[in-house]
Amino acid sequence: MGRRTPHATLQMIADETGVTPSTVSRVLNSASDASARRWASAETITRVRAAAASHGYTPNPQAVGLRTRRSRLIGVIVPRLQDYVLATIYEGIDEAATEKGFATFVTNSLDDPRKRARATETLLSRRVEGMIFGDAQFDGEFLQGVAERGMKFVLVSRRARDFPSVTCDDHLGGRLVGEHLVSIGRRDVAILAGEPYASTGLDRTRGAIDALREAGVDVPPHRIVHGHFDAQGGREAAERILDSRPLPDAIFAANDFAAIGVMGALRDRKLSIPDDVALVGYNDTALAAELPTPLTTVRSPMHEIGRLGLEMLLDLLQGAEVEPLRLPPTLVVRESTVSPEASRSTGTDGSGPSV
Amino acid sequence: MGRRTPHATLQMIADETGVTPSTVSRVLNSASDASARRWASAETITRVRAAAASHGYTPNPQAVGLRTRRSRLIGVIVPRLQDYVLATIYEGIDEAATEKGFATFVTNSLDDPRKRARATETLLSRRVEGMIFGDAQFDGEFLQGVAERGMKFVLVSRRARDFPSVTCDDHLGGRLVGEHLVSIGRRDVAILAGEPYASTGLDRTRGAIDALREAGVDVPPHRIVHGHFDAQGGREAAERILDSRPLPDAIFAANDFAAIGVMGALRDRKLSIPDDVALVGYNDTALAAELPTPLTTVRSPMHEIGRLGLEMLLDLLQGAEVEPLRLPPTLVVRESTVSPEASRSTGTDGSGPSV
DNA sequence: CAGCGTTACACAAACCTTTGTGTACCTTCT
DNA sequence: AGAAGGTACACAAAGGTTTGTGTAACGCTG
Repeated sequence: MGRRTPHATLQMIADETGVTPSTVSRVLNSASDASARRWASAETITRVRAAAASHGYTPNPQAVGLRTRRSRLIGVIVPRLQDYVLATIYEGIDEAATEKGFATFVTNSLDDPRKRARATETLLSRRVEGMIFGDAQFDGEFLQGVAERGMKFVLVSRRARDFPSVTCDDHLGGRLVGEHLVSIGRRDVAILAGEPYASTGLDRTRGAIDALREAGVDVPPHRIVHGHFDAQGGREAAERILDSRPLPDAIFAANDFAAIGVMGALRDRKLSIPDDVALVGYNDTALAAELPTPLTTVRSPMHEIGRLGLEMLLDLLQGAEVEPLRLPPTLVVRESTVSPEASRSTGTDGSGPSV
Repeated sequence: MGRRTPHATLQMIADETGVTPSTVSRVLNSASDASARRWASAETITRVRAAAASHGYTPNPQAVGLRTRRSRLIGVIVPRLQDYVLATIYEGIDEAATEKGFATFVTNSLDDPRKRARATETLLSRRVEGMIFGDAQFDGEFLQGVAERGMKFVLVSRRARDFPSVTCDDHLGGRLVGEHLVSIGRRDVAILAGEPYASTGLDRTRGAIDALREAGVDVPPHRIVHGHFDAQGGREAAERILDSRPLPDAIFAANDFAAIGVMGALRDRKLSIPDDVALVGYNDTALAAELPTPLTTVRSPMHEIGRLGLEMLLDLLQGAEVEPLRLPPTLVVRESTVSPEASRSTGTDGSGPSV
């Protein structure tokens, strides 16, 4: 283990064991003892392995990349890593990448087209083998350009056109919320739909509207408001809704952080949750269960989306055909829609998933 | 711009312009026209530049790295990217790195020594030029080993021993909280100190205790409880505090998310904020101002910590001597310690920084 | 016109791997 | 004994870049 900063090379090990670098390479790259025997005697194998281990040899990735023309590097672009949801998805990506022997570069685009383009160029210049976008715009125009340049990629979190993607089934998630709100007797639902260019908010909104319509509840356009998926965005959007009469009896914020902002706006107006207004979020963030008023929300498999996104990309790189993947969400009912007493009578404990 | 997947090489440009790759390299690597003239005629320079641009040439980083023995790669290890604070710091790191032409790898250690060690090995095998640790344990044992292997690094967020670090002046931050609590008449303060191995919580706690002691307020050991810096950890710690009598009249959660958990625990017990218990967080997370009860907290320059951390590392790589850096925090007073009426009478608006 | 200094390049080596091909030696068989 | 085949290697090239050194051609000076 006596390694110093200058890394060991095949040449050093070769000199030490009295063979050539090529033999060392073949021995070290053989998966099993048996396959190594194709290239060297049992005794040589042992000596080479020992020398490599004693130097803590690891192949120089730049030399390997140069020779094999493969970098084992993946580029990831997200709107913002500060966002819990994207951070969690990225954790899944990185975890899977590490397992598969890949490394990832991740950067924010802040949903700014110019930053996104610049970041993409930087990643291409770093010779990534594939990319994962968490910041897809629904129109998919930019992505079309990337595809035409022959770069393989998959989308996570948000989908666009028919590009390979791994997302939560947001339409279904929206439906679960709509059905739940109907089941607790709410008939006037306002929806915080998020950014108008993100499939997440659009699909969740559409799903809720569909479920409500089927139950005979109409959601007029003025009940749908767009804004950022964060606490401040949620507060602002909620204020716009609460400034007009009549007040809705439920608000579906298609994101937990936006829902927290809504909570603030409701408190400012002395409106109680859930008695005056029922509140539902989305994603089942770590915070949701611990808020002063625990938040009813939709659990989405964020970590899994990241993992599967990376695996899909690897399949793609192997030349496989892939289909967009939509993972099923679960509704988690808590006190922001069902008060503790009611919850007790229906047997929901307010912390675990249900339905 | 007619680029296809196979990237252009110096050789291609050389063939096209009728010179050798070495000339192309020197021309393209010259910062100015003037310095390029050292190597080629004005006309050649123009032709080479044009050819390079038309192919969208970018040097192959693996080949450059192999030749120059520099990777322009930095490794970053954080406890968890899901954590807003660390994600923000990492954003600062990445932003500065990109500006300086470096790229970063980032991974979670989850504060698990084995994961940390594995992640470090992986980064070393990727030939990073330096590392940034956001997950330093206060004892600094592991870091000592890294230093002995000759790898340069800087710490961010948490400090340890005398290793180069960029942190918030957490002791001062704690003092600000202690002084504030005294100024609003609180005399029995409980502190959520976070992990016992993280300098952040330790310093913040110590700072608060020092300020309180100077004002004649003693904080007995049973008022200090450790736990995770997240909502669930905060709730659990708060419950331990609130289960014993007498109740404290203030809680300082050395982290905003822990403070949110405390809010939940307080509500469960029908205790009001700030009348029964004043609550203070730390970091001035985006959420703090938007919570149902806006949270008094300490603003720490997280993004800046990341930026300066990277710059310090670059200095270190240049062979400079560096001193640990502690950036000053600011107290932000909101309704969780001062009710709106009181706040109005003292002229604090509850959103901006003060003191 | 010999000699010298510039200019504008070319040449070649090195960085570390991987991998196709060549080969000396040994064993075994006929 | 000679051929055939296997074993255990060595040799060399290539991948794209950077950089030290070599050099032909030219202009100028004395």
